[in-house]
Amino acid sequence: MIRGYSRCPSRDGIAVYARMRQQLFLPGDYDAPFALKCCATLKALFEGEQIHADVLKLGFECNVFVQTALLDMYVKCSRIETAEQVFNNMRVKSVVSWTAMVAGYSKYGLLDKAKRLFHEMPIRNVVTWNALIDGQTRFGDMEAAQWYFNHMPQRNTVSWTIMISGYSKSGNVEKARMLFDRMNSREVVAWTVMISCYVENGEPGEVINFFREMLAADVKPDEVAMLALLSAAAQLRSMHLCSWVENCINACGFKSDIRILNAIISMYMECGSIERAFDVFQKIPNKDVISYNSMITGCAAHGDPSNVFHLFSLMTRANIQPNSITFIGILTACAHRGLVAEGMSYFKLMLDLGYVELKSEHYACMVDLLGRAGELDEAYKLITEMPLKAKASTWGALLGACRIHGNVKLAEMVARKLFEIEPENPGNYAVLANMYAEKRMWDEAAIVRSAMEKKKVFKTHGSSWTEEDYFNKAL
DNA sequence: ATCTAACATC
Repeated sequence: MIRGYSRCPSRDGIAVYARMRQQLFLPGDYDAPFALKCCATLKALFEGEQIHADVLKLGFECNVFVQTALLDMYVKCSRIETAEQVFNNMRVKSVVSWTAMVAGYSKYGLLDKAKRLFHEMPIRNVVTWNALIDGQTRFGDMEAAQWYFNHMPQRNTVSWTIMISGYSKSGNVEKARMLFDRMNSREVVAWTVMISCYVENGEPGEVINFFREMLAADVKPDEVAMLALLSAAAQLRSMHLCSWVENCINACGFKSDIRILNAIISMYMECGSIERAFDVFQKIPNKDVISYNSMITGCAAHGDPSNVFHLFSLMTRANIQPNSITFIGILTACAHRGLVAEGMSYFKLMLDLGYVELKSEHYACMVDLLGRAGELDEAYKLITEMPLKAKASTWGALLGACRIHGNVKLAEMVARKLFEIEPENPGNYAVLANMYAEKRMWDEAAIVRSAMEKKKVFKTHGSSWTEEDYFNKAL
């Protein structure tokens, strides 16, 4: 029973173990590992710790399978140090134990430790290599990843997929596609990675034909592949394509997956159809925080604060806890329309709730809101007193506000900060130079312009894409 | 039996 539950994540697996123990049945060697796997996939640290205690009481502490499952449970629950302790206390270790530890270090970017263990361990299998390479692609560099990939004794589809995903994340679409074409057995995961590669690197137009190729190759899309396709349709902003994707999803029977429905909301919002997004939203029986966030973010982007506030109150009534993204949406809506009082009160509410993770975006919205309203000193105070390091975009919002209100003195201070953080951004130099010019301070304007030339930063031209551009490229 | 790859709200 427990093993069955461990195959598809569910709290019931843990419950079966607990019931067995309540009735004082003695577990065999196989029970704890599967129950711990349930805890690992669910990130149920509390339950995992209880099973850990039970395991010690029952005297399983020397069982390699039990210990390895414990170590993996701690890794999955983000307790890398506890996992390390379990690992160090193991008298007998299997290749799986070593691999789980390498995977844990890789997952948290502890590449030196991962590498040390990798070289120290007596036997390595393909999973070990993959775990190490995955860490390299995420936290190291692609050269290192490629080196290990080239040197591993055998590769499986996971190895190839990790590499494709790595090149995608580093923006190398050509290299990713090259590896994809060289793979011999392409499963749906590899296709999905390629779809997201195009989406994340701003080439959603490539996805249409690519997806057709995938269907032609007789590879059936799953929910995750559809999610990737949905973001491509969202980027393309084509209602025609959105409808087509939605029909595909209906045909596959994925309409009960909340993640899919949430992505459909965002897709229609991106395409400018609040009505269709709202329609999908209303039909979701078990709306979660992401459903509300997608609606709030979408309405905020369309400059519709009254619906944003309405959705927030609906959300509160439905007992769904707002998170940091909810507030980014609300504050964006306020900033967009210059609703200072509302913005301040939601910002205060967020601080009062206490559990919301504060992000620089929250402060950027507030600085923008206060700055545009002419409260430059308030905005400056907020930025200097914020508990996080202000990002360039936050200072940028303040610089923009200085320009609107013609405050050269503050602008100089802010611009100096920006030149430090992002010396390569031509926009900051341009704003300051234009401000001097507006005030007829020609000498100062010239100094900024020459500083710009000296640092070899030039203003780049803006460009935009239309739906036709993408289709022409696809054809 | 226990370890490795993809996705949605910013």
